[in-house]
Amino acid sequence: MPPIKTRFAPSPTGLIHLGNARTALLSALGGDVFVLRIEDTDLERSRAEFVAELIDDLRWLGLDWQEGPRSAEPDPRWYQSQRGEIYANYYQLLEEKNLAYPCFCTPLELEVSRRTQLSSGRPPRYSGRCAHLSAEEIQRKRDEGLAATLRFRVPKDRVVEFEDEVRGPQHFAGEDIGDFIIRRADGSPAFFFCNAIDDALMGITRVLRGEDHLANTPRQLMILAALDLPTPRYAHISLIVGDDGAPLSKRNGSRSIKQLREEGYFPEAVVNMLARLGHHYDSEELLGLTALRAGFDIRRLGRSPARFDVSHLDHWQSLAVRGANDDALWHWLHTETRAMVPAAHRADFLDIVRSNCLFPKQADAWARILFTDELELTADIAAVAQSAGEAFYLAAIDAATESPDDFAAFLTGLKRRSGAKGKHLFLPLRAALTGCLDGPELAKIYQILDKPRLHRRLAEFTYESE
RNA sequence: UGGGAGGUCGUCUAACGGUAGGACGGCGGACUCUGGAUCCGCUGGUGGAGGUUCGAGUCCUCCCCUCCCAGCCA
Repeated sequence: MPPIKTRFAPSPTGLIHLGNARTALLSALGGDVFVLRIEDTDLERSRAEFVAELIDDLRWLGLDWQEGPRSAEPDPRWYQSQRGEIYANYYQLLEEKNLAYPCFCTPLELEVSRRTQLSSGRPPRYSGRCAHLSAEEIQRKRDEGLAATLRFRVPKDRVVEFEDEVRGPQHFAGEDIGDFIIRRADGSPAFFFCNAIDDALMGITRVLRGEDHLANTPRQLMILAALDLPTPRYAHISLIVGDDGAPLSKRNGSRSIKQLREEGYFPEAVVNMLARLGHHYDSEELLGLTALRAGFDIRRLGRSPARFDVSHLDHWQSLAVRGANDDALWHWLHTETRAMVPAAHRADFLDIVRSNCLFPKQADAWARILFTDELELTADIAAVAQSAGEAFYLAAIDAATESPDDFAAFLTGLKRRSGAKGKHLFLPLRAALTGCLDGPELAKIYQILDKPRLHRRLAEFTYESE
């Protein structure tokens, strides 16, 4: 079997979000050769900085491409904005075959037409007003200085059929499709056109993309057929949706990869979550890219949309944090956090992080509690601490003095002196020492906490104030 | 409105036409001492109505709901 060539073809008009990232990931997993192409045809919205961000994001996720740009430096091999000459040839071919025609309708006219059709219960389609202008009319409009778009003349009598690798056999009737724009009035190529052309020219054999493109596919197949170019197999994957059931977007909770990275998510967590949305893996472990690739099977891709659920992401994050080695975890922490942790307690602290933290921010909070005097108790927490009474803390101080290095002995001493046990023993202690009602094992905290600091915190409750 | 795709526990995901299972969450228990640790358990679902069948999540019909395309966005 020849190698499968897939691609990811983002438009650099914003940051990569979860939905995009999943398309990129599945494309990378689903191809033997993976290509990155930059579709920067929208001159208004495309920005070089987004190309740089996107490359960073993909790299961070661990994706690699065998063909494609390594930098935001425009390159005619992969930047559509640099491929005008290539497209020009194909426009000319289409015009020569009378399969495309100039359209002088203005955006306003088109908008009005669309609304009129829609409000009268008809599907909005291009009217075909410019479909049959004579050469003279076209020339006259050009002489008047009118700018024209180029429209593809859809063969109305044709039925386009193809086999979608995810959704099975498809067929669309040409009569349901209006003539569409393949070149904007400013000369820039439109998506339907250059996207399909480049897939053909770059030898892409499998186009894996969101199902929002499914109904666009017949248009692209028509273009390719008209130009006698090879067609890829298409695989339209279901979209990730938000809580409202609508495709993920900024407004229903989608976050950019950059944002997730900044929050401290591990790429493994993001990748596992994304790969498992709409795809079943036998293993429930955190898998590396190699294992994800080995287990990937396009036939196992689900056809229904999957909802993004943060609790799933956080589950994978939890596994990633637990699985991280000391070095990786240490550098995952904020610089300020690292500065607080004494070298002697580094390993213990990292263990605490593994079982108690999902994000560096939380680790930072624990570092402050354990290694600084910034402890602040809320009224609720202070009340829990105070509920044990002054005698409890006097007993605790004695017990701690007696067994400074042995938590079990300290506990025994404290129980004997105060008579407290279970919740009534641990909760006040935890509250007084950490300012929290939950967290790492008290044994570890007792071990790590500087003795003078420990005594100070216990002493806080030896004078019950008014 | 036309065309297209989809609908299994709250969420993700399994089930040659043959016991609807797993994971996450939630809840509960255990850990002769805390819990956000750990271990264990429980909860809960085939959108609806018919039909075919010994047997239907799966096949057929009708209905309902959701999403996508119908952009000089991609």
